Amino acid sequence: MPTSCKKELRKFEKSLPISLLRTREVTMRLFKPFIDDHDLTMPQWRVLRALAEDEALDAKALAERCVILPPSLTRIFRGLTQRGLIEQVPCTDARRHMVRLTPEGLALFEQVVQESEPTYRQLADAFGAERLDTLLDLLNELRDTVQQMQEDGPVAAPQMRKVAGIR
Amino acid sequence: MPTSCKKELRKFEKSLPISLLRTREVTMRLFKPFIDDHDLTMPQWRVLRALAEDEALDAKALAERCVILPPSLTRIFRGLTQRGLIEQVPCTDARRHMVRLTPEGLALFEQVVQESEPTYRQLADAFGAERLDTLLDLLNELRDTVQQMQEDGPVAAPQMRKVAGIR
DNA sequence: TATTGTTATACTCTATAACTATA
DNA sequence: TATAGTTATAGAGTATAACAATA
Repeated sequence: MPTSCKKELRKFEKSLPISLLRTREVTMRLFKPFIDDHDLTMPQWRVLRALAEDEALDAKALAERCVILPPSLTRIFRGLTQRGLIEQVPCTDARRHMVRLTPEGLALFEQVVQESEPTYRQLADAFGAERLDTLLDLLNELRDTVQQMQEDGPVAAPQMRKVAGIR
Repeated sequence: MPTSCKKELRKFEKSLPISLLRTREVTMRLFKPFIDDHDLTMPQWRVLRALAEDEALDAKALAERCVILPPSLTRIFRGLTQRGLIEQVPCTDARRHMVRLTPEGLALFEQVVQESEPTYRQLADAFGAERLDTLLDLLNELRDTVQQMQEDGPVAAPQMRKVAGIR
């Protein structure tokens, strides 16, 4: 490698969005085969996982938790429903599209969890369970911090511009 | 919210790929306006950023660092070249597509960095510069750990299946 | 009138495979 | 023969806007 400089390289590693992306990429690659084996996409898996923990959720909650935009979620609902993995739940508010796992969906979820557990344990051993925990806490706390910043209103310029609708 | 359980919710927060995704999502949303304002996509920005630090890189190195697949990179090269932000560099190995920033590309990079700096400082203040540093270190170390695991060869089943070409 | 979700649309990225050119 | 990159192609996600139904 010709023109690389240690100090400069460090800057790239110090970019938060890029570090998050790259770490997610390798981590995902580690677990993706388990998802692939059951012909699920990652967003589909996130939906199953969220539903496995909360029984029933509406589109809005799922969109936020799984980081999926409403139009994508509509398609994902269709796919998972056709495969009999989720089903709609009647809701007092008829606007809401509430769904839950079917028994088949729950079984599939549990199978994937079981199959991937050895790999997760292997990762925890290699990295250190305690450090992994610290990392997860920091990630979730950073998320809260940034969300707060965004709620508190834009102090810097570009957010304002975005709100103003320029672009 | 009806059927949520604190203990179960925690499990969702303890999923590494999902925490990485959600944290990246809010973080990216914080900085994306600065990129949007210059009509850049996030992958394009990552390429500019990598080149700003290494002068000249080939497609392979950029693909790995920026987490972009070769076909996407080909298109990104086209776009950035047309806009005069990067240019090809002659290389002894004629197979390699080596590129570097043009003066215009460097100027754009520096402008974006300057514009987004206040927001980054705001984030560092709110979260704590030291904790941010710890988080970045943990992220990069986890990436190394996982990469090592993948190089050391698949101990668990699904990677083997993938290597075997089933699916 | 505000909210929830779907539809429509365009663009980009993801992912493979097949191909070309060079080493 | 192996490697680097491009092309081709299919599919999925990203992002907005417009719309329908309900509150």
